[in-house]
Amino acid sequence: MVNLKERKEKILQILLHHYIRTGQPVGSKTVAENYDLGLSPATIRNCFAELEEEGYLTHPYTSAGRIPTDKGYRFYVDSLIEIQQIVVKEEERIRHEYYLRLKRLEDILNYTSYLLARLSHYAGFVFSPKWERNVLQSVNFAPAGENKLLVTLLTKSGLVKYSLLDNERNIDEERLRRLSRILNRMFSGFSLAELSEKIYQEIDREEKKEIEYFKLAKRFLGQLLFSEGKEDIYLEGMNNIFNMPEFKDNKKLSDLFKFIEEKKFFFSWLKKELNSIVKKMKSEKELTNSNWINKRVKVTIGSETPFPEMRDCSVVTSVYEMDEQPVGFLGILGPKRMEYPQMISVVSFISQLVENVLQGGNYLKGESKKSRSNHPK
Amino acid sequence: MVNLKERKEKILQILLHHYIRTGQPVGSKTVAENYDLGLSPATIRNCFAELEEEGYLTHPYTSAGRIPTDKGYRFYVDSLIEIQQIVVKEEERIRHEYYLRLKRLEDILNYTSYLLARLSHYAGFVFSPKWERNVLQSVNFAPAGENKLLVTLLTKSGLVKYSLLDNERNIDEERLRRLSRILNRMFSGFSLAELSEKIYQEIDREEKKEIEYFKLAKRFLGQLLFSEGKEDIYLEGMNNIFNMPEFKDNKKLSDLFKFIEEKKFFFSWLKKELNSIVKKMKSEKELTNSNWINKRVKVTIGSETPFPEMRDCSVVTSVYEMDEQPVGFLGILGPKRMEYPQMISVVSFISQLVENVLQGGNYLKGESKKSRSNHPK
DNA sequence: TTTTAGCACTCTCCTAATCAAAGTGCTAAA
DNA sequence: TTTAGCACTTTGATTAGGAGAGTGCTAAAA
Repeated sequence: MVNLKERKEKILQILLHHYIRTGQPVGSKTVAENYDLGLSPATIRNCFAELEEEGYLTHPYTSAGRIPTDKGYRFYVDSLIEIQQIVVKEEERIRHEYYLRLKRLEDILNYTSYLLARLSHYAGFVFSPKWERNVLQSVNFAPAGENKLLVTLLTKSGLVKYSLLDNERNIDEERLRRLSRILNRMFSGFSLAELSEKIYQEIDREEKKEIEYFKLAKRFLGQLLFSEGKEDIYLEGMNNIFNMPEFKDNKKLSDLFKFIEEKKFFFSWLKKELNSIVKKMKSEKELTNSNWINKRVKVTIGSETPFPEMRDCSVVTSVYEMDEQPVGFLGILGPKRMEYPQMISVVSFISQLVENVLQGGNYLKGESKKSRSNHPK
Repeated sequence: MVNLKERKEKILQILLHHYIRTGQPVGSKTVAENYDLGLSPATIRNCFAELEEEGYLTHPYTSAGRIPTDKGYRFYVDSLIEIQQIVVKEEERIRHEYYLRLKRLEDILNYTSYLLARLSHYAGFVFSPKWERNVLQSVNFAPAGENKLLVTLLTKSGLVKYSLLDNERNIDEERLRRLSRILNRMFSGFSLAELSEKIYQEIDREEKKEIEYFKLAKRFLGQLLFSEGKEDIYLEGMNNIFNMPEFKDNKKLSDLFKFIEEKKFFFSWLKKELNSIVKKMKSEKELTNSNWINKRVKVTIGSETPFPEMRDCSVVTSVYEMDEQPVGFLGILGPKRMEYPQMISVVSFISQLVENVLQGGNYLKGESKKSRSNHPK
């Protein structure tokens, strides 16, 4: 990162701050009058010109005030903003809501995306925890009418996946129960990724008389594990984007909306992007444990994505973990001109909260320890 | 319904037709030139004036062409449009998709809303089947970690509801299994509404030794039935509304969006409205069995809802049935100026398709008959 | 050498003015 | 009862002008 002279930095910061608040291009006079730098507009003009030359600022037309470029935003986010741990007013009520009312993972994630939207006044999104990283709590096979059975799969984090399967003949309850028991004994505590591997290997090592069950298990679970690979995205509050003056041009708004609703494009890009961050995180983790909470929050500004539709937007994301493994992402999407300090704080807060709820012993009381000891090395 | 003179009706129809296509106010000259009525613009002007006086037309300013009022739209929809059974191009592929790939109710409904949006080019929505009308297939209790159990509830239509429940102590598997069996024996084939009633009554009549199980059942199912009362709404394709010229005014669009995303208001109104239609349907059913398919499609135009945000929109809805009981609604939401004949056709087609998939023996093969005989009179 | 004051210049935004186009309502003729 | 003719109204697009805001440059001041 280039080391700008201190005064220049100060001016850049002021400009960003002001521009984010007002949305209007900022002129030299405005800066001189409203912030007490002891400098005349002319001096500030010179400074502006330099900053523009270096690529931090631009002006929309020959003689308007300056607005930051993406590079300017980036510098601001990386080195100029003071991280302020904002106090979320309703913190207590929110925690309460989580612990009391929300049991199912779907509900938790849904509420979380809603919450992100409400606290940020922008759009909130949550990726469901990575399916394959989830640790199996139990499998259950139950008869479900003629030639049908219902397979439910419960993970430690409270995620339930189910599937209705066909079989060419009825399997009696007793055998289904036996099947459930065997699988639970063998695989409880394994991650689902391990499960889908093992289910194809382990067969050979088992006693002959169980082999029939394994064939069944292979068939049933194979279907379920295979079909359930995709992860859900919870997205809420896109309507908040409507109020933003940067989208008063209808075309832009429309493009953005269509683009976002086509979840696959943007979010899968984001996921890939974040996965690489996660790797970096891991290696850094030992070194700088102090600033961790905010280090794992990632800000992506406008053209840092390859998508033209996102050119006026920024995304603040955070990883959330389960069993000390990063398993999912959540964050907010808003205009580039957003209040980054607050947003970073909100995302960070929520992400920690989700982690607590998902694994911190608050959600499945007393479970987490036991489960971890179960977990094979 | 007032009986307008035939020529007037013809002109009204032409105007509607033209206006819906172009979105521009229609003038007398346009009508005279493009449709051959053998009438001069002046005559048509006179006719317009009469129609306006009667409330079917209006003009946005002193001297533009005419546009229909809501009353005009209503007359058009009720008596002027010819119902045309449009051929959905991909009909075969769509059926295939339903029967092959979609097993879980959630997936079906989700796909349906997507399909409605795609075929209509507007927004599509689906109400999940009324919870209490669903017929129980089976209940299953499974242990789910320390002091927890997983209750799953499967209905004949393939709807699965589940809940993770706390209990102050562990209940061993054997007892849970016994509980499941008892409940299945007693309640399989009953609707969930009946179930939630019976579960509170039946206790007394049973043998003493089962009473403990009933207490458990009451507690567990009570929680599940109570908490799961709300129905889901699947909504897709709101972005299609963006292209509509009537919403080029950003404020309107924004209002509509916020209003619709606040699902409760509009959709709960719609539900109430439709429920009353359903009652009327029932009594008419015996009489006019012929035109039935389209009779159960309902069009709601702009100000026929009490919501100002909906003033430029229309909704085409259809009831869908299970076991000959209306259980849910689906439809599309678009601008008032929509191609009603096609839309009615699309909604009608999809609603029949959904019925087939949900109950017609295609979804749970061979189940429906047996289940119905199980069903207590 | 750095900062400041002064001034000409540029560009946007707002308003008013003008003009063609579209369509009506009315009157009188067919 | 229908039609032709014509004056009238309103919109929308275009143009022009002027105020406002802010810059860049130059020369003076610190």
